[in-house]
Amino acid sequence: MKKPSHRQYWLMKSEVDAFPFGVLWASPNRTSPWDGVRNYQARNFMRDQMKIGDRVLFYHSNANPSGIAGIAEVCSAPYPDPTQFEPTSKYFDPKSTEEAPRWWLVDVRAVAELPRFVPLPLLRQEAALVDMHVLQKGSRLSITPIRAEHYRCILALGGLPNDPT
DNA sequence: GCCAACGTTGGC
DNA sequence: GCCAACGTTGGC
Repeated sequence: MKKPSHRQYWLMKSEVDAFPFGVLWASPNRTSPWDGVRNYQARNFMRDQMKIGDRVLFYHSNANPSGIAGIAEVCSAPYPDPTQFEPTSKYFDPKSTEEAPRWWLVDVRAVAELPRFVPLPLLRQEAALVDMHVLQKGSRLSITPIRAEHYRCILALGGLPNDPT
């Protein structure tokens, strides 16, 4: 019987001016809650599919250029995003309740910075990556699953041909 | 800063 | 359930 592969791969977007990879790296335990996600599809990935140990490509959006800056990992079970309950937070959601939270998140830990930042134009150049969600026109989803072969390809582009993580 | 593409809201 | 209006995302 084939052994099930346990580790999944994800791409998670972060606006470079708000939360770049370096800020995650400098956080206590290199860990931060991935708060503020207010899209149901992205929430469902975190709440229903992510597992501790899953690998994450950390993507800088709204950057010059945008692209993949580092590797992170899922390091908690899903739990309700606390910012939805904080009236002063820009992520406050008055329709959410503690009994039935609407928004869920996981904690993410930085694993390694890529030796070479992988800019979006380089991703677009790679024939093997053409069907990646983030390369599709009009793509806005901030969390997307990544195929293992795409993950390895991107690590190689970033200077980690043998995935030491 | 522009604006195309997208997701959500709410009137009907 | 439809769909117009609106707000947001994110590349450029």
